[in-house]
Amino acid sequence: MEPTPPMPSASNSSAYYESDDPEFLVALQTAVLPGDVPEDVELKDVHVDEQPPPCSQPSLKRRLDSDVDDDTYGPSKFGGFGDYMRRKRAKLQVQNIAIGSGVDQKIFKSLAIYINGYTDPSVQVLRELIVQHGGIYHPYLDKKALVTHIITCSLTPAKIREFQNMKVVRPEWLVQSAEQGTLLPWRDFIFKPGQRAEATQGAPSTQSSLSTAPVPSEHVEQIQERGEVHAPVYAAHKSNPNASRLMSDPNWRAAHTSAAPSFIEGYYKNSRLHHLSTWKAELRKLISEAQERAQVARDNSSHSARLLNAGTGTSMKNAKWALKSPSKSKGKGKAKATDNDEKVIMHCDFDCFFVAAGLLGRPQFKGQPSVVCHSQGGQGGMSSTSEIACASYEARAKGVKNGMSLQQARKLCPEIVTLPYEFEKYKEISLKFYTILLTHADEVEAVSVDEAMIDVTRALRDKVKNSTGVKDEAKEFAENLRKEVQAETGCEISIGISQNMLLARLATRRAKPAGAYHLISADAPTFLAPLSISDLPGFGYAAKQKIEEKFRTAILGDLLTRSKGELSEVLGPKTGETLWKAIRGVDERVLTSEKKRSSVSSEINYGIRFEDNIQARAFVFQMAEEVSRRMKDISVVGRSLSLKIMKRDPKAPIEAPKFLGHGACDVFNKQSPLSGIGGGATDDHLIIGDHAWRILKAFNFDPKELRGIGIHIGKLEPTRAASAATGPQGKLPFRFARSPTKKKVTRFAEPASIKPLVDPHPPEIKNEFDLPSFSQVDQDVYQALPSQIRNEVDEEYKRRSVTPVAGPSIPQYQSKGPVGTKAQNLRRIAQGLAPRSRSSLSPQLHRLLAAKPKGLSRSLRVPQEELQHLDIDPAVFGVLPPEIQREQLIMARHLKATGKLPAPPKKRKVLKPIFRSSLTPSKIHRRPFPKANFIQPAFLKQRGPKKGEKLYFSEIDDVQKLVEKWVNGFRETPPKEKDVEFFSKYLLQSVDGRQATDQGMEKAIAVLKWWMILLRRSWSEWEKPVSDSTQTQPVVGSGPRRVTSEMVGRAWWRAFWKVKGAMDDIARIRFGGKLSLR
DNA sequence: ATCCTCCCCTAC
DNA sequence: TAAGGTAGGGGAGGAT
Ligand SMILES: Nc1ccn([C@H]2C[C@H](O)[C@@H](COP(=O)(O)OP(=O)(O)OP(=O)(O)O)O2)c(=O)n1
Ligand SMILES: [Mg+2]
Repeated sequence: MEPTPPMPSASNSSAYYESDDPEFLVALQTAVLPGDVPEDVELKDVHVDEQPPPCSQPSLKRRLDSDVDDDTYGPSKFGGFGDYMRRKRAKLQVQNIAIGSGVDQKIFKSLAIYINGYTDPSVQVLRELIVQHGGIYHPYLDKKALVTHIITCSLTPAKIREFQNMKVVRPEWLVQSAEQGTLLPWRDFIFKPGQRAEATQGAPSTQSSLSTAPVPSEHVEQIQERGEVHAPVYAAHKSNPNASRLMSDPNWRAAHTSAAPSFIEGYYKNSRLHHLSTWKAELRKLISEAQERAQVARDNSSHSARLLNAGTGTSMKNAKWALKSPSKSKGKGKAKATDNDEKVIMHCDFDCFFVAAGLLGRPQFKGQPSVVCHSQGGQGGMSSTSEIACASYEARAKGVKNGMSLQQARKLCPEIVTLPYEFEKYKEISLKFYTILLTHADEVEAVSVDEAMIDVTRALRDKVKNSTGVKDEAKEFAENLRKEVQAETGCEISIGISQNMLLARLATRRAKPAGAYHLISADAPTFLAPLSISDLPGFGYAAKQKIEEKFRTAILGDLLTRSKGELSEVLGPKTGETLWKAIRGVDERVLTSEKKRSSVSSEINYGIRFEDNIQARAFVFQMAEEVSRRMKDISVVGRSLSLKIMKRDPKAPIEAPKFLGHGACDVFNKQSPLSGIGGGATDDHLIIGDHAWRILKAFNFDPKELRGIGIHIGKLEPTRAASAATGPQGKLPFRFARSPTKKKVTRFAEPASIKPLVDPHPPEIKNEFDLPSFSQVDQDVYQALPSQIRNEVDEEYKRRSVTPVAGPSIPQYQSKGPVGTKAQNLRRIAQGLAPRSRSSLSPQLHRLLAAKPKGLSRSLRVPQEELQHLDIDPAVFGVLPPEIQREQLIMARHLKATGKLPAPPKKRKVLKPIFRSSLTPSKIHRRPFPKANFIQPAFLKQRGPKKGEKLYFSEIDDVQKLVEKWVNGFRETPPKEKDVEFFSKYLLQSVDGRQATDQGMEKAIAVLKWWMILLRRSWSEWEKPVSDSTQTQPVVGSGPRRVTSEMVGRAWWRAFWKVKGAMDDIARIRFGGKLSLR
């Protein structure tokens, strides 16, 4: 547990720029060459007309003030080093300059300046200086040819490389020039990477080439001489107009951005990259499991693979293969072919996979240029920023590429056909593909959904034995594979064959389309020589830049003369050696089907638009649920969490050029140890959400500026074997392992975790609803609250965020109430009827979906007016399942008519009161318990029940606050026995007696769990109950009679386990299952 | 040397 | 409308 909140600092932030913005490229291209755009237009050859540059602002002071003020909010700029006095001084300096020198002098008239990184004076100050004196300030370095000078105070090696041919100057050049009213020679202010510079690797040589700065950009000067001026840089980075318009509509925002209640689910359902990543992980797991299970075929003759199950929807999670292997293969892999030590590796890859799959159902588009993207038909016209996942070969011939935006593609190929995504189909095809590979290969390594490496050394040798081995057996083998895949899937694959993975992969290029190519070792040198380093898998843009800078070439043939040491100097020892070998066609990696996962993460950098911290918090907690689900899916718990935040670059427009994209951002990462039970690893969504939110909160960003959020869990361990009898580190959520017949009663002996229960009987409860999500509906409810109450909520948040309790601050969980919880889950179910993408659905849910799909009928149609009359949010209402809609309607109408809540119906889905007013929390303490100052209604209705009425579980939030105050009120002394007893009874209401409901159990568990979290926060070391025999308290030195923290902590935990145990017993009786503590 | 933490980079 | 995710290799630089 981290005692102090993380501080944002410049050292762990970095900028995410979009220097290669394709939209910008296209804009320039069309500006110059309207109509036809040559495929190879190089940006540097393009000049753009422009309006007179914005200069000499009249209102310098005002802008200066406001800009300087802006600084105070930008950790990316000043971060932990933010230093008020320095900025103050800089500001005054500039003001003096403004007064002292003739404002009319345009001494920077010929300058176009980009400011790199953190500078002193700040970028804002310098920008004003530049503009005031007639220069042009470029917030981005899109096109270096447009910039005459770069101002900087420090450079990373990468930047040194990037700027090597540009004029890089210190800020003093501008400041002193302005002071003296004349443009001083820039060469007197050349920036030299200082002693303190981030000179890391090959710094010296790059430094010299940099400081020489020999080649000014003639481009710019020529342009200016011809009277042409710079492109309006801001225009190239202006907001997406579509998005700007739509974002101004609050309803639209609420429905289509991260503020929407089911944003995460909807997003992942449609994200191709998410699918690619998920599938890859799933395939690896499936293959690994299948090989573990592989049985040795008795006859030793045939390999075979059978797909036993294909899973549901787009998920492969429940897929399964049965493998048979000839006697001794069995995935050992060790891969050294016995005879000649030469392996045969094949790289198998579908030809334009998504398009090929899409054309299966649309053969009429075969032969035409087509792409797979979200935007369909004429949608978006020529201005769609929809990304192209896959382009057909006909489209590629026109220059369209995977990853391009649709508008860009339409410029290259106006007649392009768009095909929709069909994720489920991709999955099915892929499984067939892998089934075939598993049948024929010794070893299979999943590269992606459409791509795999196979080792066929042995399979080939066996085959050659009884074959007329004259021709290229490998090629023939591959062609057979191709035919089989084509017959089975209707799609073409191409196969590259060689002796290692590297060469096989490269061979695939030549094999495409729809072919096989065997690259034999003798041909490797010739094959490799003309390739660029970036053609090698694993080497991309950055590696190419570094190599090019050092060796003036990126061609493998030219690099043959370079020693391993030289390459390592540039790329690092391992990468250098890898490259050295790759250049020679050597790759010693061995195919592997097993590797254990070392991290799990969830991250969304699209559509992130919050209006307030309530929304941001809700989102973070939902994301935590997502991560937690993924961890549970693969049975891991983690000890480390890191939060990734993308925050809009202050220079970037509010709305990104790409529709709802993140735009140019600063990126912040902050890690914190995850402390689950007793400080151990966890997969609990509340704990994860708590950690993540605390980090984000500590950054103190304006929520409106957030553009991306990610939660990464590392330091993974296998989840403890479930089931009782294991020690105190179980998972939190309670879960019933029900065995109606066996009645296996497990004494609730082992303490630690509590696991929620699920009784299979009531169908709609057999769920994985774990605990109520404390986050999701927050914003809905919040938005619906009367403004006065809303303010109270805000105040509450504020107060809590600064109230130090057991550490930096104690987070508060918000509850959505039963409707929220249930509605959310039922909504998932309803949506689950359609093919879903999430592989994260619990098996229970899957079963449920299969069991009774018809139970969920069509949505109710209720006039908007009535909803409004009833104070129901139509947006929320609309997405609820019909059952809940009905329920809401009934209750709301009743309330409207009578001013009271209707008697809770008996139906299970209906809210039931589980707290009696006679047990009002205020009795717990001798002093009147502070009453919660706001109430979250149990349903969409905005007003809560009146005082004295039954309390519904939606007020779980109040209960939580109450528990928190209780705990906080007894930090120095142990809790009173009476209070504990009372609280125990209070909780047991929910799980015992006539009023008990499954939902009540869930809620009670939530409260119990919250209690546990609070205790853990202060006294986690005393969590584990001491066994009876060792009940002795460690004697504290000479400690007289003083009440120690340990005593208090142990008392609290004893109380906890007592209550927990009582609930356990009742739960066992009631549900006939055991309450297992994992 | 070897490990750890915090990144960057790469691939689909 | 659109859905810019995600895991792992490895380098830099500090701790051990
Ligand atoms: N930027 C990208 C790249 C790929 N993909 C998806 C769509 C592709 O169809 C699939 C496979 O990618 P490949 O790199 O294998 O490319 P293709 O299969 O489309 O073409 P080919 O393999 O024939 O070159 O991954 C994507 O969504 N976005
Ligand atoms: Mg492919």
